[in-house]
Amino acid sequence: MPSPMALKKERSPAANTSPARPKLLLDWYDRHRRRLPWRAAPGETADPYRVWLSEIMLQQTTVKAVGPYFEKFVARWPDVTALGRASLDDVLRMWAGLGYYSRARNLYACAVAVARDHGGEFPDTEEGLRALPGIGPYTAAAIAAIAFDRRTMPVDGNIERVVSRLFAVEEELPQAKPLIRQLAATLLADSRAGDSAQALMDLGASICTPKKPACSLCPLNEDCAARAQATQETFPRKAPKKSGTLRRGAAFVVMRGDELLVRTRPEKGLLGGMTEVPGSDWLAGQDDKVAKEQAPELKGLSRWQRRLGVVTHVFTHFPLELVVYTARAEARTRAPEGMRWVAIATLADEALPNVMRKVIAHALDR
DNA sequence: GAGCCGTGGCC
DNA sequence: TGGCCAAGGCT
Repeated sequence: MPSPMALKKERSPAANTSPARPKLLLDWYDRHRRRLPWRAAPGETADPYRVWLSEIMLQQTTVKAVGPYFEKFVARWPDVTALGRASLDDVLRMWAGLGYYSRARNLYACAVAVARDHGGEFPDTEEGLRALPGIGPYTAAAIAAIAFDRRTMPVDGNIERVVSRLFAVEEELPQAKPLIRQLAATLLADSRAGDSAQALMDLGASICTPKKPACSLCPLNEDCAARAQATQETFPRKAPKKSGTLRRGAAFVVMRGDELLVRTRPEKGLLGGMTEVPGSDWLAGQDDKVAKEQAPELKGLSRWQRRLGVVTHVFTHFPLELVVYTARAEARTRAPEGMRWVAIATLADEALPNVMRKVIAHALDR
């Protein structure tokens, strides 16, 4: 008796790999491609540096959010060698607000490696790219296809959705990844691999959307297995994910005239290397009293005042609730070991993650 | 392999 | 409003 898994696989019409699809896709792309700052004009060669930079920024991040950051980066660092000569701190400051800060560290490490080990030229193979920091299987394939015309199909969340619908893949993610990768490769045209990939991404972004896909406008709607069953929105199949447990903590905002007391977080882990105001640990089930006890000790400090309300923030794997305390320090008060004073006016130049912007805004509010 | 790692926008 | 989602990688 066959296992349930085998039954599911048999039911996926993987054999339906119409050879007409790659051309349908490219024809659609030629008519409807999005114009994006990092994209080469039709027929022009893509700049590997811009492709790489955009791919790193676009990891788990929307096109809209990336736009201004991409422009800032290329204006300041026009090529990978220039970026490699920058300082990590400058890169983190420019990245502040985009999230997933280990990407910024790997971006910088990658630029240094390309400048030092590859003469300022990106490797032109998936394998070579894959060896660089911050470049995983998806990004390596994307750069290889888009910048170097290698015949490979990168598979991101967008393409997973399109493909799982097109073939009505019943297997759940992430187990279905190998099957989806295999099916996605059948959509590759004989040439213009990069355009095949970007066509699928554009299709996923504008037509084959997570909610209410516009199937009537889709160039592949004729033989989409999910549409034939009217089950488009149920793909891709995936197990529901559990939300994290609420953590609580306290943040301490100390003013010395027009200056604010800050410190730098440890290199690794959550918000690694970013700037923060001093605070307690962030723990599940911690009460305000315990958190308050972790306030920094300074001489000449006025009484702590608790701000009304809390600052809430939701990270990928847990929600956070911070109570905010404020105090004033006398002029010339020394910053404790590992901390420093920064002028409020120059706060915008700090590598401040958004949760800290919220805390400071809450503390300074009126 | 599964958990960790930000943020903003959407309905 | 809260859960989901976005051109994933690292450990």
